[in-house]
Amino acid sequence: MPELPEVETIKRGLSKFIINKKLTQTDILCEKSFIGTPVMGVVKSIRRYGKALIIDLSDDVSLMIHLRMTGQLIYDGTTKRYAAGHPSENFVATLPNKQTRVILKFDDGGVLYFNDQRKFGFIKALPTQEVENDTFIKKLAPEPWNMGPNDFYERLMRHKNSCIKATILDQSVVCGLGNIYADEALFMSHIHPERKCGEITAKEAKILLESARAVMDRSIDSGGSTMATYVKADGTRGDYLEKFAQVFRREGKPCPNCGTKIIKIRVAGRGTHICPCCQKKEGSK
DNA sequence: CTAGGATCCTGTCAGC
DNA sequence: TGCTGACAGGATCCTA
Repeated sequence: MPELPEVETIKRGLSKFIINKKLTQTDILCEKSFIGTPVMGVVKSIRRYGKALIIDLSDDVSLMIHLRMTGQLIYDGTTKRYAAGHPSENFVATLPNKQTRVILKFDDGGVLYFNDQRKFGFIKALPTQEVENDTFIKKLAPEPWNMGPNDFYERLMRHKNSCIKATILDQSVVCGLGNIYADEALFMSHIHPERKCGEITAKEAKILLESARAVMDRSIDSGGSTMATYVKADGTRGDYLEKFAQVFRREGKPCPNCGTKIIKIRVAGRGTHICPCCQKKEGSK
């Protein structure tokens, strides 16, 4: 669920609160959600690899966090709360709650809650030097900003028979896109999600790459699609879906380009939103 | 090697 | 009201 912009938002927010704070206690409420042995130490840095967040502690240990579909990180300080991840009422709910899986406690009284309804996400403790050798991290392709259009096009051509949407969701092809930004980037590029990669032209690939950067840039600028704010009773959602999403979850509503009703289809096993007029299977010009 | 589908898990919502 | 199946902002594993 949380895609690259959301994780980047979490990274920026958390950095303000827990750098130089000491992690002193870990409460594991769900065994499946924590891999390895709990660790303690002072937070030295926070990094992000695609959708994975890394918290580096003193003594060369790190925590790797992946939110997968429904993970949330909610930091509760003594005076403020900062939350990002899967959008839900949990952002403002009493904590811990039914979906809280792991609780990290810091020496200044701050508490970081890891909530995850579906238990697909996890926190993993590992030596810092092993982070880059982690099988998930190792497989990640560069992010759209760090990849040239030719490189992107060549990567797509390695999957000629796969549909374009499935391919750009593959983190080993390009890293960071998830279901929302894949739909948005394809819409912005006027590319139908079911087209085979083999039919995509180099020019279209370049436009798609630029679109992916643009939709995620805009989301990061607005604090992620979910939410990143100091808690107020109302702000349970971020701005992106409401302000910027052109097609995602807008089925039945008019396309901002042409007014045609947006439809929802199924591609690569995922709900997919398109404008049937702007995104033709036959490609165009 | 690629491609497609099932699977992990809990909760919600539409349709009987 | 109560049940049932579909589906969900992700990634892996299994099969062909």
